[in-house]
Amino acid sequence: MSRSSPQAPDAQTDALPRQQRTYSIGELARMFEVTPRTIRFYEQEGLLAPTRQGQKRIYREKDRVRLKLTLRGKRLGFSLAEIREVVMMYDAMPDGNARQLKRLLEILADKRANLERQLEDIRLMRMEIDDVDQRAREVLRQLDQEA
Amino acid sequence: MSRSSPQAPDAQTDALPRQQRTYSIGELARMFEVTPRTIRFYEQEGLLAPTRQGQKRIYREKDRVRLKLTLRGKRLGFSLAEIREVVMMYDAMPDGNARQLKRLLEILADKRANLERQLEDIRLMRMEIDDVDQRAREVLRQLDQEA
DNA sequence: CAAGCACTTTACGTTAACGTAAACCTCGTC
DNA sequence: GACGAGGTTTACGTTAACGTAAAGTGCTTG
Repeated sequence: MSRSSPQAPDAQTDALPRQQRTYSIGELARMFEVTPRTIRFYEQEGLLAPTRQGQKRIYREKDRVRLKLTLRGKRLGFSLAEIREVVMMYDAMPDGNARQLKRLLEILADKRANLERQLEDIRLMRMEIDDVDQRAREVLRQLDQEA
Repeated sequence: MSRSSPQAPDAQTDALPRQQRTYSIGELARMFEVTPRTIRFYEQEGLLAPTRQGQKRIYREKDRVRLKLTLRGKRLGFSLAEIREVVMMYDAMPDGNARQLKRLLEILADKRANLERQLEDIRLMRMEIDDVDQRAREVLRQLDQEA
């Protein structure tokens, strides 16, 4: 929508190796269908750390990925705190001491277990939905015949 | 814990065909590891409809199943409103008019789509977790060798 | 009959995750 | 130079999903 002018150099157009591209908050917001407010909030919660150009926030590829992961986590019902737990430790990894790393492994195992349970939950809920669907269609057929 | 006395007939012990068993709010709470408050709240939100014996709530098998489904939905990140949407329409099905039923089918398709996306999200997140796990272990090995 | 459970209602409190509004800067452009 | 489109900060508002506390009811048990 409103993509009228032949060249609208949103920031950089493209043709950049993606690793060097930068994004404005509005661009990111549109890409992921969230509001700028949400993105600022995630920063405040320590999930994003854009640099500044003057007072404007500049987002790099890394931030974009983090945002993507965060939103994915949210769709799976994780809290921002949980997501931060993983994301931040991931960053602290390279120079991580052993205790931190072991803690990270624990958290990961935890998340994994969580995901497995979700898989099972999905499987069950699918079956139930299929069942309800089936019944609904049958009742509908009945109604159609009566008419 | 505190299962000392030889026979503690919580309500009915067992041996009942399950369809006739009834539960107190405390029993259900323990079974699903939630508080009674939560169960009362779900009733208030129209997700449960226990009968009464005097002023005490009596839950039947149907209510237990509903609670189970509700909690499963919650683990998958659905809101109580979304859950109610399905659960209530399911109950309204037998005498459902055609429009209601078609609406129900829509909702079901919607939920299904949601689940599919979650499956994909889980797949991706798994891969990322595995990746982080891998890296963490490597760093740990390094540290062990240095020591 | 007092004490102790398990249950009840009523009502106010709390947390997470933003929404919304106001007031201000800073460009490019008409 | 006014203005509109985007960005900024600050701050208060809102919603969902319960937690928590107070005060009362009813049974059965030492």
